[in-house]
Amino acid sequence: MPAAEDQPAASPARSARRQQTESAILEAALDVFAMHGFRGTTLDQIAERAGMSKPNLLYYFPSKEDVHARLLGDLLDHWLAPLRGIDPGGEPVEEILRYVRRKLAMSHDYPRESRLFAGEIIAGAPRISGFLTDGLRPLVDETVALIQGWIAQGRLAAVDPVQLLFSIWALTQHHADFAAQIEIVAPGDRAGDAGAFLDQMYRRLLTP
Amino acid sequence: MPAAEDQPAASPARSARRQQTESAILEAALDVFAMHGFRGTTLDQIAERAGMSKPNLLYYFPSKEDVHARLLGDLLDHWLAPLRGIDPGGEPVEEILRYVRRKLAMSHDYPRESRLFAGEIIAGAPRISGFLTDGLRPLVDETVALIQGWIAQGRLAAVDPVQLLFSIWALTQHHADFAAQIEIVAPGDRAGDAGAFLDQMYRRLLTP
DNA sequence: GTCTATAATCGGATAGAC
DNA sequence: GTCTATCCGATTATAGAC
Repeated sequence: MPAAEDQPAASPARSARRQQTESAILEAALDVFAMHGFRGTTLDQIAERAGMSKPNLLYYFPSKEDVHARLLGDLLDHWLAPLRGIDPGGEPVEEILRYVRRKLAMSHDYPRESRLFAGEIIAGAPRISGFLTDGLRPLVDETVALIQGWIAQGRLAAVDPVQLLFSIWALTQHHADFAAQIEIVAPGDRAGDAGAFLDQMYRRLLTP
Repeated sequence: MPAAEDQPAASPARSARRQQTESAILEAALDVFAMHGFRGTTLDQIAERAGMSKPNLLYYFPSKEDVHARLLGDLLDHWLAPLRGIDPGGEPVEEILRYVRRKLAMSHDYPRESRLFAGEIIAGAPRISGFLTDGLRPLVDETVALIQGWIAQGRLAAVDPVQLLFSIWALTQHHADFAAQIEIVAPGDRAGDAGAFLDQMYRRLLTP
């Protein structure tokens, strides 16, 4: 198959250039979608921020829906990693604290992705209900069972496991989703403060 | 002044009817604005949900902006009440717990208002930065000072007061803002669970 | 690959009849 | 007060030149 063999090697420059342009578009689109949601975002805004014309943007992505779907897909691929990283063989309190830290780090490093997710949920999760049902929920069920086991063994204080997970999501994502409010009420970098507070809070709550 | 005296009494039915229609519009608008934000919402959606034509809606409110401003104004009028309700003369731990309960009750009873607020913050708080700066921030400063005093007196465990307030906002509003996710991951009414969990969490954190 | 021009539709707001 | 008809700018997407 000479044709198929040539394809990747024949145009490495073009492929790299294409990927670069796509990245620029996705970067710009993430800014706007995260702020205004799918319906509140216009292709003009994305194109201007990406430094190109609207028709040119549509040369790389067939439609507005496609740009959004790509961002959401990339995001969801990484969304569950911290929860999956809880080690059933580890020390319970430390495993939960490690999860909290990883989740907080994700919110700190990818605030726009967090806001994109939040906006989808607030809008009723029309595009990610499948992910929530098939991806998140089974993993939550699994983790809840794990935590219940730890509690039964007396290695973790008796707390509602479902509410525990909700609280971790709320507390970590808040710093990304409500950044605009935080910046006004208490300006300055409070990432360290948040980490220390959550560590203190969950240690007191969970230590048997 | 017979004219001015007549005005209110002369058309009580018309005024009542007008208020009723306005309420129907605001009710419908809250549904849509809370889900899709200002830019993602159309007057057609609001009008249809309110059971009237778009021009008729615009007879009651001059513009889309006015409908939104009215909802936001009504919301912000009540937003700070729970925080203002903290009694400096009360027992510290119980006062904080009472604040948490009131805030949670507000999220439970007015979830759309919570989502409207969240959407504004995610969008960069373009329409409520004045409220955050002039209304919320001074009250936060005041409350932080109060909490620091309680801690200095040894009546409250040593925690970061700013982070404490952020955590309360995050945990209580989460149940309204992320209701769609909660409903999928753990269906059913968990209002009681949430209240018990928060009570347990903050009691352990704050008891000296 | 990138652009200008444009089609087709949507959305906020107005005019004017009833 | 409520409606139909309509204006007009905004928005998604396409056509076609370069």
